[in-house]
Amino acid sequence: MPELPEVETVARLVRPDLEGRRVRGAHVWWPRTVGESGEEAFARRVTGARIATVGRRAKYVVLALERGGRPAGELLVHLRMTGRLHVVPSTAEPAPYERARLDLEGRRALSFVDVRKFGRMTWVADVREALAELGPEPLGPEFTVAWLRRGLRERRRQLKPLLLDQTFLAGLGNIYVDEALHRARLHPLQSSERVAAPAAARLHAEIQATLREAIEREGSSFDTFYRTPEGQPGSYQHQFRVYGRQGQACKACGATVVKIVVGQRGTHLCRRCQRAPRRA
DNA sequence: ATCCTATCCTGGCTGC
DNA sequence: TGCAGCCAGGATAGGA
Repeated sequence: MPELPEVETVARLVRPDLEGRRVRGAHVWWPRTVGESGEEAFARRVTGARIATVGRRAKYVVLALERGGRPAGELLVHLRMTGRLHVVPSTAEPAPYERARLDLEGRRALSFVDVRKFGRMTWVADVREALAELGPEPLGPEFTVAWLRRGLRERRRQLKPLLLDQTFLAGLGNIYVDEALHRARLHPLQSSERVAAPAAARLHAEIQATLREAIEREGSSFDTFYRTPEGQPGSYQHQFRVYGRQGQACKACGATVVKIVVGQRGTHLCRRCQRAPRRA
């Protein structure tokens, strides 16, 4: 499932092919992909604009548009579970499950493929306003030990749902939350306000280390899902300590990794490394 | 404030 | 082998 490291990988890979290129037009095969205002409005917003920069915020790929050198809104791409972005030759036939495409100058096109149709590629006038509700970037300057300790104490939520909440901290998903909690030796059901200062510091360090290592390995790939735009799978899935490893030995202590459900999400943990809270 | 459930979707897996 | 039914899962809305 594309989370921060996968989205960062996608942004880095498509950036060289997109920055500076003008959008010549748009094709939409699944209208909901481009949002509420509809396919024609979407095409009007992007056609003729130049892609100035390609960035990432949380799990969004952000394409900043310009017209005549002046800002002209942004394209926000959210891959959700199965979305993929590829730069393809403009002559390429529509791929299976291709939901939208931007034709670019230079005989290229940006193709958005999404089996489950949950992903979105929408135009917004102001990215800061559109994403104002998001919490800080886990690898950004706002995310400090002090900020995390305070944030945990101010809320009274189970750690896992809290870390998945994009308005609290933006970019983590099911995989990296499980990995970071295991590395920090914290139980996903632990109540946030009861996390002691040393544990909060551990959690901060392990969130950052997990994400940095995953970006280094170009994210995680499995099944027929996420691939880098070049078709290469990332390799971080081989580093998983608990995610998807139920029934196997914990890499830290040898106990058996178990899978439970927390907040409707499959959750992987080692009961020996991650001690259960007293009140669960 | 927090939690719970349903919704969006489809391919792949399970079990009969 | 065939097929119905369930599951995964990010984000969000609405109800408890």
